[in-house]
Amino acid sequence: MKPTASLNVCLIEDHQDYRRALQLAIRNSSHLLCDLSFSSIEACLAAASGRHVDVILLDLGLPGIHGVAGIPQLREAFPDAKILVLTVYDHKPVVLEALAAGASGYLLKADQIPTILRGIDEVVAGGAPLNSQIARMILTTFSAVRPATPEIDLTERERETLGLLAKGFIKKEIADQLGVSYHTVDTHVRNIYGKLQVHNLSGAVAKSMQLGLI
Amino acid sequence: MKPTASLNVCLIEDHQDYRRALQLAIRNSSHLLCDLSFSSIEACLAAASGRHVDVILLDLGLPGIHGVAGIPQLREAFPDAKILVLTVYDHKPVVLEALAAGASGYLLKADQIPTILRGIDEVVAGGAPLNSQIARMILTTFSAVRPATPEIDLTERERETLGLLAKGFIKKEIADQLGVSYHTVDTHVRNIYGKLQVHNLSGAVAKSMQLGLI
DNA sequence: CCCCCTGTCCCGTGAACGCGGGATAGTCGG
DNA sequence: CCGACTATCCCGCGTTCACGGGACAGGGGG
Repeated sequence: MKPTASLNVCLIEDHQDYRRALQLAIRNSSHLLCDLSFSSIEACLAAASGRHVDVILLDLGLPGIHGVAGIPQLREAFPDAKILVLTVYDHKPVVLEALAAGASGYLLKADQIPTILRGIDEVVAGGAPLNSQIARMILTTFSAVRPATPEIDLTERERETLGLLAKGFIKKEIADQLGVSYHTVDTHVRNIYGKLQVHNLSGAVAKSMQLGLI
Repeated sequence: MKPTASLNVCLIEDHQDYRRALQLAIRNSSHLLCDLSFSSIEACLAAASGRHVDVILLDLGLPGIHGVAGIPQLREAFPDAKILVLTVYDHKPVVLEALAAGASGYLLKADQIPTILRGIDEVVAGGAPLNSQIARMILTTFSAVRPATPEIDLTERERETLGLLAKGFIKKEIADQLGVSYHTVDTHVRNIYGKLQVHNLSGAVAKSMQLGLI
């Protein structure tokens, strides 16, 4: 699960002691590099634009641009970098705004250093490392919104088919991948239409994604 | 952050080897107890009802009652226990159902033992330990966050077209609604394909929903 | 035991789609 | 003013889709 090449980590954190401790810990990891460390977003943008960065560890309570407002700017300056928030703020609006602005993970300074290092790897691997208190907040926030789905159960084959359709494969390609004939895939799709009460592929894909089926 | 008293952990897992390894690891933690370990939900309900349990580590792929269906029953039998799912299933519907049914956390068997032990403490502390891939799935499902997207801007007409496609209308119907010819709609759609880098309707609808474009 | 239901598989046909090609009008900057 | 660009519009052909129709194996209930 460990990445093969070294990862460039950029630190933005105004508390010197904490920043240095973190930088030291990151440098002690064999696969992590941390040459870039700043005490404000402005300093980071000024000094590091154009540099290749894999992960930005971002504090939110900064002098100058506040972290949440800086996330879009960082994303523009470092389009390939994942932004991992690391802060003391655990208030819901801040968390939701940061994630909506494009943060890929949200850790708290209460988390231990190894957890943070693991978070760096997880975010690179496409995950969204969340402090468990933050995760609970998000779950409760959205559990209120989540509509009780009226139990649509697709068969395994139908789910598989739907997943491949959503990836943009056409029926013939799906038939080859599943090792069945085009007609079989076609029938699966038609059964899906019945269950989702739609009558074409666009509708099926849209509805299944809305319902969280795939 | 460590709990003061010992915590009772109950294991429900049908793979003997994994269950024993986990039980051993839990017992090696100074503050955790694990006297209760079962290979099915039925066995747990039959043998452990009335016992005090703090955390239930629950596998989902079980003989007999499937894990998700068993969550409400476990919650009734152990109203004070937190249920922490630990499974190999990472399919969205299963995850969402489990969490909606009342699981307080969701870990994968790919997670390491220390992560699981930490999850036990976190769930007791009121957190919701989530595997980071699961966390990402949840975030994207509720589209609170957009995955690092290199600025895809569709024209107003293209967005309109896409929205109607997602509702299941065919191109000709869309043409009528927008008051243009079929060919125009078709061209819009093709331009959308270019911008989203897909080559059919299913892919376009899926991608645009993922990106939160509609 | 047999029937029904479900999941899977197959064929053929007419309608819808994907795409190459081309055209017109409005906008913006040099 | 004119070229570059964008949004909109149109045609035709070959491919893919939607759907009516039919078949067969496995499981559950009468």
